[in-house]
Amino acid sequence: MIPIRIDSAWKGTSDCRSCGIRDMVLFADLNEQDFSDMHTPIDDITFQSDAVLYTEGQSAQGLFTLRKGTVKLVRATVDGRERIVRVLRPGDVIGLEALVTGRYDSEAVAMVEVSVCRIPLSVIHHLSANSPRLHLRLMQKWQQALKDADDWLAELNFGSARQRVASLALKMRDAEQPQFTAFFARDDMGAMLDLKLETVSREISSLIRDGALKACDKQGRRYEILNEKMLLA
Amino acid sequence: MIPIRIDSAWKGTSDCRSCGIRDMVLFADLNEQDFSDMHTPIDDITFQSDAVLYTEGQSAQGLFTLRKGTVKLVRATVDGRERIVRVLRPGDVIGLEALVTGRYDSEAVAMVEVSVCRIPLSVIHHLSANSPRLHLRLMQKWQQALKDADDWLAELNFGSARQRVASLALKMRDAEQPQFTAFFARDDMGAMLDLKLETVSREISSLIRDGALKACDKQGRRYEILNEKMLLA
DNA sequence: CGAGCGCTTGACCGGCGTCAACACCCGTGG
DNA sequence: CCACGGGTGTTGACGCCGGTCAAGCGCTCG
Repeated sequence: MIPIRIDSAWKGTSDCRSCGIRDMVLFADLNEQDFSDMHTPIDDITFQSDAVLYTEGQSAQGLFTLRKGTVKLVRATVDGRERIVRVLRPGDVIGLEALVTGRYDSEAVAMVEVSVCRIPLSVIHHLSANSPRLHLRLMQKWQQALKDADDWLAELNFGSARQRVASLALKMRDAEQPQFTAFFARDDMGAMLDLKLETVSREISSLIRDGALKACDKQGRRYEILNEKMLLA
Repeated sequence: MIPIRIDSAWKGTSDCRSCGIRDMVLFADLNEQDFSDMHTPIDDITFQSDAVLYTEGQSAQGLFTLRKGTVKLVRATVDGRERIVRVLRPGDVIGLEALVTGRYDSEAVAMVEVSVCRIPLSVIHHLSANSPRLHLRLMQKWQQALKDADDWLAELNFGSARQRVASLALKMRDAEQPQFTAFFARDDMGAMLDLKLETVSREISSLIRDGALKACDKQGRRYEILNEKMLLA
């Protein structure tokens, strides 16, 4: 049985066959045979904002598929500060590395209220040996994670403060409504871009003054993109 | 047949069974059955310094195992500059992403004279479906690549110029003689650390003045680590 | 021996970090 | 309903780190 944390809640076991986002996830291509080979239940869990899914170096029993919300992967640096190495979105797998090492390489923290399903390592190990369909999906998830990591480095952590904030705005565009983009707490954004929170705030204000962005709420989380070209430059 | 580039040379086909670094590579655990299932030859190729193994977006016929030397993975940024996202060392796989997408996500460039073996995608596809031994190794290579990418971001691209140069010195320590470390051309180091080459040069000089490093050659490539604690701080 | 390339060093300036004050939102409790 | 307080975002002043431009040096190779 998994330990239910104070800040997480078990919502029952999933029926993956009828998963709403099944086409995005690891189990997309599984057939009836694969599902019937699965003897351990997949748990459906929610975490509230700022809850820790796991910590750096913790030994792992399973991995997670993110169904709703965003999760940040955090690493401690040598000098004790925090560095956000990536932000995961629905459909992404959280803690893939546990499949190989049995441990998590970073800390995973919910950035908003988050819904995940937890897949025991044993299920993946069994299926990946017996189902070429899962095997293929698994490789796709590895590839996506590696590409995300490289993109994060090449696009977000390069150039002036203004360039970095603009790149983040473009990366965090809403999938359905691409004229809108989602920001985070200013210190989180700083930890993503290697900037101080004051600098982040200043650059956002500057982009608004220049007519590239417009604030949609009072909390500084949602913005409208008015001038995409200005953000690309 | 693979196109032999001007700056590369075909050195024959490999007999993987007797590979000198076999315990490090993808084929480490293959058995006689696996090898006899392999109907396409593995080519042994050398590239001279600065040769391009493949370019960003190029369609891929195979992937490479690095046997000797170092290879940089380079991406073009939006503003046209170059960013080095990672440096690969012997035992690493070059171009893993091609397995999934059939294209390379970045450009791979030899930093010194390099020896690789080229494995056709068809061989991997066939074996990974039929050999759980390769499947496991493949996952380990994915995991290592992802960890390297995250490390690169969290350790090398964070903090002051001095911290970055010091972190690079520690990361590039010689495996056999850990008191020595290998640097690169100053503009390459700049593209790795997001610093200008003048700043890199200044910080190295400063670390030498402070007694943390000592130059071993006149070209600025090999240094001795005199004070490890100073580099960690 | 000279040309050229890469590394180093210097002077100067601008961008970002630091410290601080202030504004605003929101939850709490009177 | 309003007063209060903490948390978070914004803005300002100032100093330093690192970028820019330029000169000089020392290899290496023709």
